[in-house]
Amino acid sequence: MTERTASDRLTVVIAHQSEEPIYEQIKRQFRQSIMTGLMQEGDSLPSLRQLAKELRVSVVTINRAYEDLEKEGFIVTAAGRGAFVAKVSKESLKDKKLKLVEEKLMESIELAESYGISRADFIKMIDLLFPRQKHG
Amino acid sequence: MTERTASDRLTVVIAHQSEEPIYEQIKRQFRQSIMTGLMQEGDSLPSLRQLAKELRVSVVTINRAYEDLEKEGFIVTAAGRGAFVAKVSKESLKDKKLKLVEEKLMESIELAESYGISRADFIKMIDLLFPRQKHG
Amino acid sequence: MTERTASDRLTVVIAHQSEEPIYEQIKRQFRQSIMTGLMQEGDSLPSLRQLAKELRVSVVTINRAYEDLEKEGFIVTAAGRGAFVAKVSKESLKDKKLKLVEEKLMESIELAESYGISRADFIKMIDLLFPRQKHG
Amino acid sequence: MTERTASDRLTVVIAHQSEEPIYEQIKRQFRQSIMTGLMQEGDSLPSLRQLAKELRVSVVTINRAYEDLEKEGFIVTAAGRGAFVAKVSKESLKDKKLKLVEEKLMESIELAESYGISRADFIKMIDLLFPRQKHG
DNA sequence: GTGGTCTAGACCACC
DNA sequence: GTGGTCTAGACCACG
Repeated sequence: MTERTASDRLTVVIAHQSEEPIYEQIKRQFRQSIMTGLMQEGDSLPSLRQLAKELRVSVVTINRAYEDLEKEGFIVTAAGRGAFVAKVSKESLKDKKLKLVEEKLMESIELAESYGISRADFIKMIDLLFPRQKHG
Repeated sequence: MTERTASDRLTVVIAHQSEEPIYEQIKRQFRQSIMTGLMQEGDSLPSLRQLAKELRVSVVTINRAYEDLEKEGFIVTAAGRGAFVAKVSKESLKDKKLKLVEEKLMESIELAESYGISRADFIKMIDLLFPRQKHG
Repeated sequence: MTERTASDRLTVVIAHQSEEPIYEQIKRQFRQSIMTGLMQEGDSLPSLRQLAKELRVSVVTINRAYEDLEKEGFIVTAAGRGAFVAKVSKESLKDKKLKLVEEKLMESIELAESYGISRADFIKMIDLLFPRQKHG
Repeated sequence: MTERTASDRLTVVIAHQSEEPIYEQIKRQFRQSIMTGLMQEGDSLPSLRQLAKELRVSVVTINRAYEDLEKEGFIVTAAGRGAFVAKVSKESLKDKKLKLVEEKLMESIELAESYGISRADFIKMIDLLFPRQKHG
């Protein structure tokens, strides 16, 4: 094999009883793996059938996830060859991360504001909720 | 009229194309109104049929929203008389608010962590995003 | 019925033997109808099952077409209500049209250039191929 | 070597992620080279195995491309000797070029018509898009 | 072997 | 009734 394969490090987990559609769970986990650098440009993704078998879901479900990820620019698929992590510039990657976190954060800020929770109290909440880095 | 009615101030808005179910949109907006004090104990809610007509949705949908709000303790319904904002202690109200904000906030913290965004950078984001109070 | 329905004017045609996937044929024809103004904002599209039955294809195939059209911003779908032509500003509509035609045209220009066909000869071809408007 | 070989000037490029099949990409690029005169009658094409190695694709894929090109009359293959550019009369060559450009052009004309873009506006687009010849 | 497309039939929440 | 999701099994072109 001349290509890195993600199979070893890869652990996709499915919750069948979740509200979140299975294909969304898969998309989210691959996105995460790529954005955290766990999977890198050129790495191969599991084949449709292989992953479908592993996760015990339909091939169509995996296909849908891969298709969406390709449209989002995270992977490229080549018929007859497989699916691979696409090239994403580090710049745009960092932008994507910050944008996603900002969006989520903005939701909670808006909620806090509508409830009349003060800036200071809100920051205090973070102080309690956000874990401090561990020291070596 | 011997009862305060919320109809004047009340503006429920429906987005048919949203993913959020219509009855959830309605519930959320009433909850918000009650928690922010816009609607207060004893205020009457619009009748099922009136609101259904206004929002151009089915009576069944409004009924489902009212039923849920009653189960959550935000309103009480009296057959033949209508629905009214229930008594909610200030204590439990504040608890509910904090809990909701905490939940939302926790989501963004988890996201930030998974992307390796530091505590300091996260707090900086809030500094930028959370508007400062206006001076008198 | 308070909503315009597209059923009367609507004629989607499927070529099963074509190379173009069925869902692409459907997408293309609806896009066309919307961009030419045949279908307008708020008009309802046929229901998944109804159109599937009419065209004798699977519901999934129609669903895929509608999904894609929604992502492209041509229609909005609301679970339990149906699919409707989305609001598209006349400005952006004209931009879309011009952009699409420009893209196609650019392909033929590039081909002509690589074959050493002159500007003048190319324009002559259009003179022959593009039908003149009929006179009243 | 007694025969001109195209290997030096030749640069076939493969896009694995393209929708266009690899063998079609190869065919298209050889056709182009022959029609533009870059490759001429009698020039040798790379051997199956050599090109397959260079492009990192299967020999079967290259073979299919060469077979098709032979059917189209662009090359001749001689078992054990290799593949060579065939004799193509200037007349038939020019015809082929014009036919290909016409086909592409017709597509954009049909698109423009369906969008109600006028003859005049279409010709204006070409005026803008088709680069003028450079002056000596 | 691979991905791309399609089918028929099913279940769900929502209206 | 509606759209949204999922399944199992199939055929195709491509490598």
